[in-house]
Amino acid sequence: MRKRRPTSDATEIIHRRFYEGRPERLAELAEAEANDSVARKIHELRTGSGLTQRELAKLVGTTASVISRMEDANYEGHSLAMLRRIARALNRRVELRFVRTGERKKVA
Amino acid sequence: MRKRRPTSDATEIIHRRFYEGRPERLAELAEAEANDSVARKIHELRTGSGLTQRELAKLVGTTASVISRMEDANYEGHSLAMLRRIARALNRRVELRFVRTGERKKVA
DNA sequence: CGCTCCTTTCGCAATTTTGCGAAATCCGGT
DNA sequence: ACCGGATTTCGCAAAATTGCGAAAGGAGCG
Repeated sequence: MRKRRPTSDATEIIHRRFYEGRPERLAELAEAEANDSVARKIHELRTGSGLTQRELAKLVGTTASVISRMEDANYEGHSLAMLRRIARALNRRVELRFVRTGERKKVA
Repeated sequence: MRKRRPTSDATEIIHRRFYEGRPERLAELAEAEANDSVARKIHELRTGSGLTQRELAKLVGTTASVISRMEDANYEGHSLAMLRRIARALNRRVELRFVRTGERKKVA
């Protein structure tokens, strides 16, 4: 792969400009994406169950501001304990996996 | 499934005696198993990579006693941040999933 | 036994996360 | 524009996790 295909995807352009070939930044990016992913999962889990933050908070045994904080993509302080509390309140369990990086891109 | 098959599996017997039909205890059990699972995964990941606790600790940027603590099945204080540090040191990434409980048993 | 390396346990300080209420912001619906 | 309800942000105290060295426990080996 020598030459790049043109793209109009902003995310892609930004990626090329700031991260490509910069290991340190790539690590930060991975971190950021991971947090974003957790935040989003919690958000989806909650809204998918038709609950407001306050309602979920009550089920979990905390307050709405705490839930809001966990749904914030920039929050990095997730603990397994808290994630499990949320999971349990929604009849889920937390499953954890260590997957090899540099894996071939999945088909889907 | 009306009647039980006899068993000689100690774990199974203990399970029947202390947990079966006791929701509260079952919650504790789930918790304990989850922690055990995380501890074991870390242990397997490390030994699978042929590393001692001290070596992994160095890669992660901490000390052996910390690694030992994380591989202790009774330890409950895992944070996503620490799990990610370990994952990264071993070229993995942490994947998190909230799976419905009471799910049909998987074939494999 | 003595030696070495690995792992576990202990204590405490340092850092980080959680708890939580108040106030600000956002967002429809009327 | 006004009114709730929902979400976000702010600030601290309380609680929990991490950092880390020292000491104790094992296991293997000559």
